[in-house]
Amino acid sequence: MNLSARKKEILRAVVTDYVKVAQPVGSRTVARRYLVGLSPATIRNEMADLEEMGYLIQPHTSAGRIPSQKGYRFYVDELMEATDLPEKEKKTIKKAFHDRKLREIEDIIKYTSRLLSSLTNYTSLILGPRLKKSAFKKLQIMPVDAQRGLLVLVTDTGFVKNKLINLPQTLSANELSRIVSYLNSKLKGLTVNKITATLIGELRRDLYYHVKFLEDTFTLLEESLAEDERRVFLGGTTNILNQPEFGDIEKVKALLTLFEQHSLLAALLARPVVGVEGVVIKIGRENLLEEVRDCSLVMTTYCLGREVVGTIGLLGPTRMEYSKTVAVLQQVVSSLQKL
Amino acid sequence: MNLSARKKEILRAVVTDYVKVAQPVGSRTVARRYLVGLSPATIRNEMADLEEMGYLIQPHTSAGRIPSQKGYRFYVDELMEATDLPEKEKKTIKKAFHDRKLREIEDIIKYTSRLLSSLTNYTSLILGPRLKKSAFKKLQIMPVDAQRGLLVLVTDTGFVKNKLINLPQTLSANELSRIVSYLNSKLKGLTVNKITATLIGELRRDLYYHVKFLEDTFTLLEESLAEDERRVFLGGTTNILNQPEFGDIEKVKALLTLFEQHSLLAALLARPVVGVEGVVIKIGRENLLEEVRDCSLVMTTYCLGREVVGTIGLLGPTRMEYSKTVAVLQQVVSSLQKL
DNA sequence: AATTAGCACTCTTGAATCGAGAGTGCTAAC
DNA sequence: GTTAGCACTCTCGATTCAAGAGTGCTAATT
Repeated sequence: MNLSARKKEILRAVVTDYVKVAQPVGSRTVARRYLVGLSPATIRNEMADLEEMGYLIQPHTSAGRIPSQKGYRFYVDELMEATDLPEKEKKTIKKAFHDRKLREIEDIIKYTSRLLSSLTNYTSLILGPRLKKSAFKKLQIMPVDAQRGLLVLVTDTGFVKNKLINLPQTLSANELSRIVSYLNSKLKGLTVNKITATLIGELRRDLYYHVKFLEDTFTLLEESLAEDERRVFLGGTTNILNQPEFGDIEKVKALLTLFEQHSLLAALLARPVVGVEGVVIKIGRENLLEEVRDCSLVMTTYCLGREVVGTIGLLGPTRMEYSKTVAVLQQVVSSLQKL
Repeated sequence: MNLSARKKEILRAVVTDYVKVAQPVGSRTVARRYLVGLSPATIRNEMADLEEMGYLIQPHTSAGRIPSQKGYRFYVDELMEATDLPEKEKKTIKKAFHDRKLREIEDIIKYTSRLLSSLTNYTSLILGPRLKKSAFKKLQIMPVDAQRGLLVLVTDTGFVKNKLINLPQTLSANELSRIVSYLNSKLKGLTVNKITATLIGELRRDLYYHVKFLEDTFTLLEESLAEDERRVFLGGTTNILNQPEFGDIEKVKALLTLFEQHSLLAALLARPVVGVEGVVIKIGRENLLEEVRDCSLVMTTYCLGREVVGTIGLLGPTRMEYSKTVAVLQQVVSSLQKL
């Protein structure tokens, strides 16, 4: 895959221009705006070569060319220069996180996703913290009325989960607090994925006397472990409507419907192999999900505390401002992690 | 506004047919399918009258007619017959609420909104419980680590709110529990809107010693009173994409953007004057919100416990199956309230 | 050997035209 | 009061057409 310097320049020009105006770019345009000094005819020959090699596509015989997915890939891998965000924008981001006193993890994430989508005009996707990797911190049961209590679960990452449970009327306040402190002592410091079925079974046995009430407790524990583990947060879902490639209702519908299927989104974001700069770019079909065939995903992992806890990404059309998107993402994630 | 019986029949026919096929209905269709025995010409004359009176509209000279908003209004007020849901569907609804063990109010509402939108193919909007009207039940502060605690607030409607707050290190466990029980005793049984600024000020004075830490507590209280009070839950936001009247991206964008502005939605749902059957129907411009000019809203209030706590509605195109929508809404709300 | 000017060719796009079809309004007959 | 008949209007889709953009190829130029 060795391209002459000139071919690279031309490919870059096509990508740059197409990203900007969303219309096939012809040889004249390239000659006039990007490679002054060369005639359209020369450019034409080169572009014909690039097309043959698979980097460019002609929508029809007599239109300009647009980058193929292979073209974008090459651009992203070899041609793209890192964007240095204007100081102003950097400050905005830093300040955004500073001004707010966000404490709970969920609020932080929601806020981040809004910020990302408004900065880029793409849709932001954030895969929430892996509960499994965070450590159990504290469990408390707080009586609410005669029959019910509120079970509260806190992890060291600031993740809070609560649920109303039934309490047997026969249970005295004393017994309750004994049970709670017993559970706390058993679970303390364990990461959530260490709280296995075995351990839960063991506890169940120890406390068999109160089994009925504990069922609810254990259910919550199990839910927290499984179902809720990979929560996905979205921001700016309507931004795609501004992209000219989504003038077709059917496409819009497909994407918006996808946005409601969080399990699919979670799969999309799962386990990116983070590269040099820490950012992974998935272009079009590289995404393995039919619905985002025409989209690209720019993503990275993020940490809260020391552990990698989740993935954070921006989804836009393949015709995306890759460099700027990467820069924004890096800046936001770095600010986020300083919290 | 007195219409002859025949005019009423014709208006009903036009509405019925247009709702079904989403295309202007002509005199022939009415004569053949709805008022057999009369000739198209007769129907034509009547339809011309109805148009002059403002109940029908002709999109262009040579198309059939469609109902105007006034036409829909008349239909809804005087012509529409109550739909009796098929037993099957009724059972589905009852079972849906029965099967689940939903305890927390938020889960119940979320589930209801999904149910409504999937039953009707419209978008469901639910205005959450008014915190102000619900009674304060319990407040608890649970230490999480050296610097932080989790403040949990429960109301009698099962509404739970929590927040991480900073605790001064100087505060002993004993003092903390004294403060908590003091606050509980002061606030117990009050409805939230009785917890006025005055009362909070009073408490602030009594506990001036711990002011710093209490600031957070009071902030949460105030937030719960104000900001979060009118939370809106949405279901089936993409359903509108299936309606032929939303083939235009601009319209879709306008609506979806509206769906993200919860304060506007809350205004839309606020304080409906509930009529005889308990259901209010707002057609098109009656809604006062530019974005839903072409939509109708079928809504009612709902109770949890004894008090009216919120509004629940279905938003669809003006060309809506009003009768069926009303029936579904009533059935769902009644099942919901039995919980 | 690489570049470029020139030119014929292809394809899209938007406007204009046309005919079919649907539905109307009006008139005159029933 | 109802209806048959008919001319008229308007939309919609297909077709045509010219303009414009861009190409590929050839031959001339550097």
